[in-house]
Amino acid sequence: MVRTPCCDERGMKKGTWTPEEDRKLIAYVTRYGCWNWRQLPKFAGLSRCGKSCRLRWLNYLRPNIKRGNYTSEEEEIIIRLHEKLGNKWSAIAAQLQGRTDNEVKNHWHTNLKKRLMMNKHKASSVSITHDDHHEEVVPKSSDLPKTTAPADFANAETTVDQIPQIDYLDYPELWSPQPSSSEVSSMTSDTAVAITAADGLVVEDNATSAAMGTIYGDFGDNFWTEPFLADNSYNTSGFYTPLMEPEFLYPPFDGDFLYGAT
DNA sequence: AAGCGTCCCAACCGCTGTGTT
DNA sequence: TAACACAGCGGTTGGGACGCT
Repeated sequence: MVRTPCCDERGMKKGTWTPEEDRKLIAYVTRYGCWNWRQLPKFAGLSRCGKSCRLRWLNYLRPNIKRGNYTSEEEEIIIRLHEKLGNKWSAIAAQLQGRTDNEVKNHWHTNLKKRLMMNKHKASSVSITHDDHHEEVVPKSSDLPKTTAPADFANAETTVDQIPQIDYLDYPELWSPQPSSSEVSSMTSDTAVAITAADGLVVEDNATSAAMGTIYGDFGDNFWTEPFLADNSYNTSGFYTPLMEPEFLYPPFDGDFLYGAT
């Protein structure tokens, strides 16, 4: 979706990722890890910049990504942490199992912010007192979230102050063990990663499942149930370049593996 | 059914932080 | 210590999806 596919001045592809690109990226990262995002696309056969690859992997392709509706518990955590931390989306996302900073940020801007502002507006309409001269933009009712909002939040007259005052920062034991995106990145680059479906890959619906199946089909039905290994038997010395690996010299997927062939 | 407006979210951009030389 | 390279983060964009008229 989103941006029209195009190329930058160096011929790097931009815009929506294709299933084929996803397969190449998954295949490479699962086998070799993220030893260098800048160099990775060259070896993985992708005409993408490293940044784009990193973003795609962290926000969409890596295991344990949780997609779909947010639970009220997750939203409470986001709201509370945002009150405490501000727009530290990566820090907030680190406390939510399977959620990415980008996703949390999007959810905040599209749902939670409006909801909080509306609740604030309701509260202030009882006694309208502004303690400063800042213009507060109150969303029109048509701008408010529609039926996608979880029922408990949509129906409840909940305000920020009514949310249970649990300070998650003060209770690390309440935090989920899910590593942050940066932690995952370093994991995949530095250590052997063994991730199984039992670790919490969540596919929320059939459509998502089908899409994942399209992407991962080439890896066999047991891709997510077999141990997920970033084979680092080559990089125990701390650095490994896959230049000499036959499957990355010869296309494992199709004839245009080498992006020069496009 | 068609046109229009709004929403959602994947992806890009630019800046900052960190590590290395 | 400066310069450079790379990773990570947060703000923003833009186009498909969806709802309304």
